[in-house]
Parts: sequence; C-alpha cells; structure tokens
Amino acid sequence: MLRLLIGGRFLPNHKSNYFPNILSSGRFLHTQTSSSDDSWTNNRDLNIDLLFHSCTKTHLAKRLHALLIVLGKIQSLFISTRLVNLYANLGNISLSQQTFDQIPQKDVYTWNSMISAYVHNGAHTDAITCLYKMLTFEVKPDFYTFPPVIKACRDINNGKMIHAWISKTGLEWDVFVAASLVHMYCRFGIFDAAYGIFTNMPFRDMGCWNAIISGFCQNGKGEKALQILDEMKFEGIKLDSVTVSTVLPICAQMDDMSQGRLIHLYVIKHGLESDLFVGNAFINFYAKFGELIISQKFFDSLVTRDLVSWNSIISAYEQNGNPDRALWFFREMQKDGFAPDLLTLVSVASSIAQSRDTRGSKCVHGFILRRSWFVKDVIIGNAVVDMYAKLGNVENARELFERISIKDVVSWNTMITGYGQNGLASDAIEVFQNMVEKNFVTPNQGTWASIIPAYAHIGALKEGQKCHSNVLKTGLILDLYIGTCLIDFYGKCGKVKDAMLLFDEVPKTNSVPWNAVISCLGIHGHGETCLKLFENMIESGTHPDAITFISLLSACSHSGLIEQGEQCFNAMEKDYGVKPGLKHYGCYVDMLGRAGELEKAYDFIKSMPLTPDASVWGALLGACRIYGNTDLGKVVSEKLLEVDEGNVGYYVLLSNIYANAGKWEGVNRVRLMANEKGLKKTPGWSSVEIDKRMEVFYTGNYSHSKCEEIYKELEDLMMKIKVIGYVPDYSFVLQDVEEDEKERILMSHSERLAIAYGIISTPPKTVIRIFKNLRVCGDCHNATKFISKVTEREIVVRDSNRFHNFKDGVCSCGDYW
DNA sequence: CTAGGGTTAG
Repeated sequence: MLRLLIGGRFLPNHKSNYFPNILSSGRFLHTQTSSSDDSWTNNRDLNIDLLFHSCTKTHLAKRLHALLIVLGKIQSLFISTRLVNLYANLGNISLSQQTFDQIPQKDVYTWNSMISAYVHNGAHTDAITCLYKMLTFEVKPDFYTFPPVIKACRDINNGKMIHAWISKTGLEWDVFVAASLVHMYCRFGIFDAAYGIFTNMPFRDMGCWNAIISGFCQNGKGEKALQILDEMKFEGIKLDSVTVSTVLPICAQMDDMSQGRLIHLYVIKHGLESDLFVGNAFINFYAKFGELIISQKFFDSLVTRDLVSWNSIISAYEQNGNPDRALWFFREMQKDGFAPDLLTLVSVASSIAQSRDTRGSKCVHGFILRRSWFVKDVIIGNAVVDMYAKLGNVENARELFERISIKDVVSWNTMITGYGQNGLASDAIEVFQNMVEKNFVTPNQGTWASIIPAYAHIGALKEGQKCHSNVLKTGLILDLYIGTCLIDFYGKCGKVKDAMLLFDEVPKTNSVPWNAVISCLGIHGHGETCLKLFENMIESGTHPDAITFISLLSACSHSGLIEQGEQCFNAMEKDYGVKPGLKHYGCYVDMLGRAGELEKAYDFIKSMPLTPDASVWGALLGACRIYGNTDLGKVVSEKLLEVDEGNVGYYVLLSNIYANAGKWEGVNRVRLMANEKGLKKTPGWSSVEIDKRMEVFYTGNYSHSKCEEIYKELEDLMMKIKVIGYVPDYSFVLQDVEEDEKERILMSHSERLAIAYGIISTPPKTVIRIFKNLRVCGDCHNATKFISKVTEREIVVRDSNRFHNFKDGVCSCGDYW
C-alpha cells in the first residue's frame, strides 16, 4: 500500500483535489499483480526516466531504442512497454505498434499501453480490436483498461455492450471508469443515462463533475451544463482549471459575457490565471467579444505557451479585422520555435485574404501542399478556397475545390459564395445544382444564404421560390439572415408584395431586414413607402446604419424625392450619428443629377469634405447622359479618368453622350482612347427564365437554336407597335450608320431578343421576367412599353440599376430612371 | 511504464 502511494500511483500524479473520495472509492480493493517487477531491481544502472524524458523527437527515440537493444535491456517488459508509450506520445503509432508486436510475453500494462496509444492517436477501431486480442491471450482487463476503451467506442451499441461488461467486472463505479461512461453517454446524446450514472455515483471527484459538464457543453447542452455548474458551486466544490476551460467556450457561444467575467474574477482569486488551458480559453473568450486588449493580456501573462496559445492569439486578431497583427504573430511564433499546424494556417489564410495579399496566397497554398495537409482535413481546403475567392481568384478557388476529395457542406457553400461574391451568379448556380444532384451533402443555413442571392442576382424567380419552400421545410425561415436574403430576392424579382409579407414575418432584431426592405421598395420607385418604413424603423428602436441611408437616399433618388433626400442626408449625421461616406455622396449626386440639377450637383461635389471617387463622378456623368449635357460631360469624364482610368463603363457613357448629340468625332475619340488602354466594352447580356431554366442572350447573337423564330417575332412586333405609335430613337445607336441599319442594331439588343424569346416560349398572358447585366437601353425601354400593350403581357425587366415593371403600355418607373 | 474530464476551426 505504501509503495503504491509513494510510487506515484495516486498522490503525486493525481490531479484531483477531491481526495477523500478516492480513499473510499473501492480502488484499493484491487491489488495489482505485475509480472514486470524488474522495473526497480534490474534497471538501476540506467537513469531510465531521464533517458525517456529526453526523447522529444522520433529520431531520438529510435536511437534510444537501438541503444537499449545493444545493452540487452529490451527483454525487460518494463523497458519495452515504455518504448511503446514513448512512440505513441510522439505520435508515431506504427513504431509503437511494431515495438508492441515484438514483445513475446505481454502483461496487462503492455496491453493497456497499446490500447491507450491507439486511442490517443485516433485509431479507435484498432483499440477495440486490441482489447479483443488481449482477451484471447487471457489477460484480464483492469480499471486502467476501460477508460480508453470507452473513449474508443464509436457507436452506442458498442458502448452499451462495454458498459454491461464493465458492470460484471465490478469496476463500474471507479471514478475514472464512471467519468468515462458519463462522457460517453453525453457523446451519444443519451443525457438521461449520463446524468443517471452521475447522480448514482457513490463518490465523485473533480473529474466526474468535469466529465458531465464537458459532456453537456460539447453536445449542445450549454444551458444544462451551466445548471450543473451552479449545482457544483452549491455543493461547495471549487472549479478547477479543467472546469474553467470547459465552460468558457459555452459562455462565449451563448453570448454570456457577464458569466465569463465572473469566472475571470474567480480565476484571479484562485490563482488559476497562469494555467495554460485557462489562459488559452480566455484568449478565445475575450476575442469573441472583440476585447483584444484583454486577450493580449492573457497571452502576455502566460508563463509557458503552446501551439494553442499562438493559434488563439493569431485567430483573435484575424477574426477582429487586424490581419497584419495576426500575420506578425504568425512570424513571432515561428521565431519562438513553434511549428504551425493546420489550424494556424486556417487563420493565416483568412488573414492573407483580408490583407489582399495575392502573392502571400500562393505562399500559403504552397506551405500547405508541401505538408500534404489538404488530405488531412477538409477545413484547410475550405479555408484556402475561401481565401482565393475573397481575393477574386475564382479560377484557383475552383481548381482547389475540385481537388478536395471529400467535400463537406462548408466546401460547397464556400464555392457558391465565392462565385456569388465575384458576381458570377450562373457559376454559383451550377455548383449548387451539382451539389443537389450528387446528393452528397444536405444544404444548410449557409447554403441558402449563398444561393438565394445568386438567384436574386439573375432574377430566377422559380428557382428562388423552390429554395424558399425548401427553407420552409427545414424550419430555417425564422433565421434572420435567410429571411433577409429572401426579402432581397423577392424585391429583385419584382415581387414586392411577397417581400413585404416576408418582412412582416422575420424577426427584426437589427437594421439588416429593414435595410433589405427599404432597398427593395427603393428600386421599385416606392420612395414614399421607404420613408414611412424608415419612420417605423426608428419608432421600433432599431438604430439605422450606413447601409440604411444608402438605401434611403437611392430610394429618394429613384422616386425624385429631392427635398426628402436632402433632409435625410442632413439628418444622418446630426440625428443618427452616421457619418456620410463616399457612397452617400454618390447617391446624393445621383439624386440631384436625375432631377436635372446638374450645376447644383457639380457644386456639391466641389464642396465635399472627402475626395470624390469614381462612383461620385460617375453619378454626375450618368446625369449628363440623361440630359445630353456634353460640355459638363467632358469636364466630368476628365475628372473621372483621373481617379479611375481603367473602368470601361465611363468611356461607354461618354461616347453615349457624344453619340446622343450626334458628335461622332467625339464618339470615335473616346473609343480610340479606350482601345489604346486595351479596354474592351463589357458585353451586354440579358436572360429570361423559361421552364426554370435561364436562357442567356448576347447583343447581336445569331447562334441561338430558335434564332429565326426570334427575329421573325421581333419583326412582327415592330410592325404592330409602330402602328400604335412607336418611333425608334436612333440616338441610342452608337454607330454612325444608315437608318435601317440603326433599326436592325436596336432590334438585336440583348434585352429585346430575350423578350421575343419569352413571348414565343411561354403561354399567352404569362409574366415575362428579364434580367439585364447593364442598364436597359432607352429605346428598348420605350419599345417594351408598346410590346407590353400589344401582347397584353406584363414584362418585368431588372437592369443593373433598378427595376421596370411594364404593363399595358406604361412602366412602373414612370420613365424616370 | 498504463487510465477519465480541458483550450484553437472554414
């Protein structure tokens, strides 16, 4: 008995501070008989502990192994078992297993060591197999055997079987065994069984309390875990470092800052501050609330740091928008001799994306490739796909995405979002359809949040509605994020009523759904309703943000509500503390410009406190186009090309202005300038949804399978609408050609091809929905009004600027756009 | 020489 205690079996090694229970826990009923009694007698000539502890790398362990063979010590069961453990601790399970296999006569220590070696290295099946093998050698498992075995159980049947077996051996209430069982039942979600064992335990040590708390925490029962924590406090048991590091992530997850702060005070009082796990947990806890100074304090006060400490501080800065500092810590950790792991690189990849470092992205990719980490875990592949997509490099993102052999739902979501955020909605849809067809993974909240905006972008109403019904089925409809996506979607597809209905349903806990609905009504020209909603928003106590005012100002602009727009602009900083940014100035200029107040807009720009950027000058140039002001247009375009000479859109706009005024030499000059810079006009395209499929038309495209029918229909339509008063407006033709050629050019505009195709492909009187990637041409706008009248159809056209609803010869925009 | 409960994630 004395030797057991002095030998370190219970006293020095034991981490528990609940000692009295152990003495009475029944543990001493089991006497250990060891066949390897050679440990003290035969190996005194070597300082075994020192030798083993000095092996911190596999190659050192191998040298020690060789030395022990030479010295003839390998026959000692004690020595060879230690080698099994040593290799396992170094993470080299195959060497551990080899050493184990070469031992002829194994005792219970040896078997236990091998089983726990497997478990520690994640080889759960091997651990169970090893247990059965142990039985065939007629070695009886003891209470060292079971905890790792329980940990290795991957399914509930296996677990229950092992549990029954343990009951028969009478080891069920050993604190280690029982704690393992409690944790296992939690893992399988059988919380009643776990709690049952816990309450029936005759003796509990800290480990048991921690087992049930962590069991609840890790399996989505945070609230219940905190209840047990209270129970524990009530019984006067002190939290230890394990409890603290278990509970903190739950506090963060439940957004319970005050609970965490209380624990912080407790930790200071009980001197747990410098504990590695506790410190790491606090770094993460405070980082989640953006309290980086406190996170940094914890990091600084750590006496020893491990990989998790470094990863945590790097992720803290990365998650809070300070990628440079995150990358600085990444270099520091390496200087400090720590080799980055997979999780380090996840944060680093995101930091690189945030700091827009294209060269760095290649380094990160190479770094991971060299270590073959992509096969180790999807998470790192997903992180790098995300990094490339955020840097706008969708090709590399897609290539890597295809190389991920086992994709999870996040992989798909990342790729869909990546395409969507780079404006490639049709590619996003292709990936989504692939995901659904292959049926590999079930879409989740993130999937809907990435695909619905893509459908909104191209105006695919039917497909989006299908998503909506799927969202209803999965019960995610009350999710604020998805709700907002759907509001935006219906708005962009022209379904204002549906958008409003949804808006009534979603929880309005922050400004986001308000912004969505205001912007939706704005592009439909319901400026007055927007202002009303803004009032409601303020009344409901929701604080408006920068986006709110962008939506509001652009709504005023689209509806010609100059006075109200001015009021908004003046009130935003004064009354709501939102400082106007360049986008707000852009909206304001746009508003004045559309109303024809070109000089006022120009003066306004000159008086701006910020340096106007391309979007501000671009708004004014657009107004010059509407009002045919070539003189101001020339001045503005010069300013514009100073700030952004690479954007082809402005050249097009300027050449439009010249063409409109019939100044063809100006048109040619601008065209030449653009050509010299190597700029190509963005090809215009329009799409129409037929039978849930999107058909895309490019301007002057003659390769469509129904091409002849489309042009025939267009010619018929032209005749019909001319009869009721349509006159082609050739000012929208940018080429200096003959009149009938001009008519042909207008007729082959992509939006008109899409409309004609819609008419011949759908039953009479059904609504036709068109999406155009650029602004709709003025002549097409006029023609569409007449077409809606002669065909008795509602035609919905969304362009890059706003929304047009043509019905019975008029457009919802009132020709003001 | 062997055992339970702990911190980092796209």
